[in-house]
Amino acid sequence: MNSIENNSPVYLQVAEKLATQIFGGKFEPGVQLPTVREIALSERINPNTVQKALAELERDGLILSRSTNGKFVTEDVELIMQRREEYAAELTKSYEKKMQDVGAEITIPKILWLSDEQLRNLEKPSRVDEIDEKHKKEHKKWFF
Amino acid sequence: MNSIENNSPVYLQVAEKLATQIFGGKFEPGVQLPTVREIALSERINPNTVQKALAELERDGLILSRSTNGKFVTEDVELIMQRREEYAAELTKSYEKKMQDVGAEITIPKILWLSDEQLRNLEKPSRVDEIDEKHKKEHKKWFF
DNA sequence: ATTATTGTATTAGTTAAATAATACAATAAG
DNA sequence: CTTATTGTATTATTTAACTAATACAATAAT
Repeated sequence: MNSIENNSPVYLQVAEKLATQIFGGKFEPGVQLPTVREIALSERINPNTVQKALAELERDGLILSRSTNGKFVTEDVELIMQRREEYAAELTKSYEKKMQDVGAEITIPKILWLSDEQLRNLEKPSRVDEIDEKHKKEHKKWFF
Repeated sequence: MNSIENNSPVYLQVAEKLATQIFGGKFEPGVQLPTVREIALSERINPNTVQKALAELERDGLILSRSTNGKFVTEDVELIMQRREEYAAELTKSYEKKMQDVGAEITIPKILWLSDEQLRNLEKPSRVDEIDEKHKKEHKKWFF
């Protein structure tokens, strides 16, 4: 299984981490990223692995390489927003499918608030499963 | 990045797929699973890889091995439900965190219906982002 | 001009995953 | 009892990811 634990290659994990930081605004458009060697140190991985991760982001247009100067987040705010929306959409689609596949109910996330508009468009549920509280004790490790 | 595309080891992907089928009821409690060799054929992978995947599920208690007879889904319905809830909870937790990290709004999934009880407990949202429809054209490939 | 910083490339070696090819043990079926 | 089916184990090989150790090119800083 792979969805929960991070069993994917390290360079992809790093690429996703950095992309997330760009999407989330930790690295704003135009700013310089930590150097390859700095990232290698902080992530405790080989510089070559960092290079491979950053190559993915550069191929994607999220970062640019100004030779001998460093690597920078793109100034193209629209691109960043676009990529973020695509990424979030894929996350949502993937999440919904997995929950459907296992027959699990998607409960209301605590961080979700609905607009009046959205509330008006809601219909009654046909049936709602009881949440089995006694099945939430020891947190199992999911390797996948 | 790794969340969306499946870059994790094949044996974990197969283990998750089978677990999902057990959770979703495609393989009901007590029924026999396809043989190791059958799964290897249908998944187009090596029998050894299947063996490794099934070992994970057996270690987890979801399946049992009746030697020379085959491998069977556990009769323990409670265990299956428990594992399913844990798995779904982790999926949700992971999904919510990733969406928060990228600063994306969690919109109402189409498959979600709320109970009267849940609706009563809802509060008004402070603000709701407009969905940018023009950013949903070409579906980008997310390697992570 | 010199130096330090940064990205980039190269070569080699290690490790884990996956494949491939068999072999064997247990037992259900005949 | 014999046979076929199934799980399980073993050994070897291949491949991709990762590490390691350097080297070099470009340029900003001095």
